[in-house]
Amino acid sequence: MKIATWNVNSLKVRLPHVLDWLAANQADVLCLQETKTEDKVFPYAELAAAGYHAAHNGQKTYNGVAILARAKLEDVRCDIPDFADEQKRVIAATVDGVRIVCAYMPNGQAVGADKYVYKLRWLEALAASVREDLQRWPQLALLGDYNIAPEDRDVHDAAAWKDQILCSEPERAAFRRFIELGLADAFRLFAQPDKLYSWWDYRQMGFRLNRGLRIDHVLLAPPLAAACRACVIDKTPRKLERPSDHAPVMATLEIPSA
DNA sequence: ATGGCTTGAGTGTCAAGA
Repeated sequence: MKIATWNVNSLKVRLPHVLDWLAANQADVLCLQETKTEDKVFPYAELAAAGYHAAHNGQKTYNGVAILARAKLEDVRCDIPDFADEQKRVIAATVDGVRIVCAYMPNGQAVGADKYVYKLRWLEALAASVREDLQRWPQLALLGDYNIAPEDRDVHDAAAWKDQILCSEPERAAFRRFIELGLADAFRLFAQPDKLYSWWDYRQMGFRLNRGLRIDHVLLAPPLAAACRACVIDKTPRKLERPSDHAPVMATLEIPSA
């Protein structure tokens, strides 16, 4: 079973890239962030034609998350339970017995800003809900755009980014809280090349110069971590015309898929 | 230099991203 996450920065613009990527990679599950679209115009038909069921939690202009899957999506749930939030950032579903939680975590704008306070509150609420979910679904995966680079080695220039947004210690502590719940960063289960990132700024030739951050992650509960055989960041779509600024991240699990 | 792209909104030019 192959499960992946990709911040597409507008599904309307990126649908051709998504369809091409699915055809090339045969993912069983793909979590999308920043669809930036409403449910009524979500491309269910195009995805169905490509062999994918879909569940979407969207809104106009900003945010928006979706889960695409070859198998049926069961127990679909939108948002964080008991957490008031206008922003559509979470959708979860069970696929082939695996609980998939797809999250677009807040950016935070700048350390100390109102949006930063919201980010930390939001991360706390998500962690509480994941803690609950793990009781019911031991086979859980939390995938998405975390907007957190967990360690200095996940940052192209750690000195420049020190204590900046996406890299600040409170954000990294929030990331570690998911690890403390028993989840494993699938990427770090394996030897990886240095300087491999999942996001690069559109400006200043960020991608060409590999000025990136690793902020998109696949976290796996123990039974899934034990079954994980690979985790890769695919830079291929970032080289296309009009790319998303993020690359997809995909983990391969040695469990049967439908 | 708080700049530099890209998107969505909407038809000016701004908010937001990371």
